[in-house]
Amino acid sequence: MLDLKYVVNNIDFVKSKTASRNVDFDFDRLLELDRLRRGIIAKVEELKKYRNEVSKQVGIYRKEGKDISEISLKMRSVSDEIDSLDRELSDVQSELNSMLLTLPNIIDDSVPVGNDENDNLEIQRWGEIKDFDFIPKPHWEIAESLGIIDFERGAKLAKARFSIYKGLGARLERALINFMLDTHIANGYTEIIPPLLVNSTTMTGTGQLPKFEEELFKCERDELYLIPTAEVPVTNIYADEIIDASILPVKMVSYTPCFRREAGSYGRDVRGLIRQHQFNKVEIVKLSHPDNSMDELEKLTDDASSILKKLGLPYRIVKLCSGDLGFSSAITYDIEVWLPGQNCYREISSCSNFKDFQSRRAKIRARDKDKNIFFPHTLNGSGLAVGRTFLAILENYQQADGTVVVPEVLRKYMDGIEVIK
RNA sequence: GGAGAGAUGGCCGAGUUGGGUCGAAGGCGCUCGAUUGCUAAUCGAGUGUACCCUUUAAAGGGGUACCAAGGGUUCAAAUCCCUUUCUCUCCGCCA
Repeated sequence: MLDLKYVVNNIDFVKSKTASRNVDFDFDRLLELDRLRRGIIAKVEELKKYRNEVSKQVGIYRKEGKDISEISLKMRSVSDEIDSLDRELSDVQSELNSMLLTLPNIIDDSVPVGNDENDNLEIQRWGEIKDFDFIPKPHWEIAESLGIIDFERGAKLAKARFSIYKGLGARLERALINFMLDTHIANGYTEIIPPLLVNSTTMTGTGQLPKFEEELFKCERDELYLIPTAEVPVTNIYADEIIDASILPVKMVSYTPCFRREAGSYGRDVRGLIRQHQFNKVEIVKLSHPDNSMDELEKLTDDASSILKKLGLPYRIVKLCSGDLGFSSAITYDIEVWLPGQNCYREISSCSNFKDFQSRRAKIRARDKDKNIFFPHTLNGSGLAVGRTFLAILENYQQADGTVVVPEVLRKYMDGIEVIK
């Protein structure tokens, strides 16, 4: 959420930034509501001041035994007026608020302007793309023939886009999770195991609600949502609090399953593990002082990509353009891993700086030595999407006979197994 | 799931019987100052958040709201009534 005062005072700037996302927004209505709001507040607060003064006086009169029926009658109408103004105010405020909640973050100046993913800017490539002396298969073929993933029975148990990891498949997935967690913990991140179901306030804090409700699995009976990423519970840990600025930067890492409805992507990535309703992810989250959040983003992106380096998986980093940027993000680097089976790069991590957009929504504040209160910047990135890392290993480490070599760093997590066969 | 108790400022804890001068006693903590070889102790002052108005570089000043959340009664609610949430105790069930 943007600061209303900031929007009002910098309306042209905010308008142009919002336009570069290709987002329509009724700024005139917003300004009108703000004018209304201030007008009502001025009126109603003056009346309340008057009422408070009189009520105080009434207390004294009553002790003195004076008749207060006339004052009571008069003040009743004042209170009625206050009531109706309060109602008006809350209407205006709730409309204003719901508008603000659907206004996307201001994109950072360094973000290239563009319409869609084709305008994203590649800024780095790492690793050598292997030259196979056979035609590399897509991971779903490898996985099925090795018997380590069962897509059909997964769909039987739940529905399409759910699958079963089996035997060394499950083992490899678990090895990846532990390898990633251990690596990040060694880099100073604190491990978190959060709730996997959260309430709507928490979902609103990070920006999933109100705009993207159709993307979430919801437990109606209990008014709880399954998390689409650990970002949601972990970022909100300090929601509605004022933390001591000396603990910044807060660095957290969390492995969780993630749940996404994937509404609107029915035809896409129907095969394989790329787009599942349930998948595992290790997420890294930071709360940073605003002054160095951009440096923290660079470090966070390094921390995420270091996993791919250690696994020996080729990747590139792209900077998302304005039109491709997520709703809450000010700047995002996508890390894309090379998939020889599909002959393309696919997103495996998304590292973003949300600046004060989420902290303002979630009311995460910090207080420095001089007692100044400010909104810390929030950042996060996948470190990494485990399912996609799994399939990247299958495709990059496949051999002509259909077996898959286990990357060196994972072997100690797999009882020394060198090849999945 | 059944029965009962509770929720007050960073923390502890009064106030709720009998509504009024209560942003809220007292203590602890913290900050600043004094004293002091250092530390400790002692003494003094200060110490919530959000928003509105004013002034504005900032500070300052004036005001409104907030005693779990929402609603109601009343001239007036921390205090009375209703609903919800959460916590604790006992019973039942359970990984």
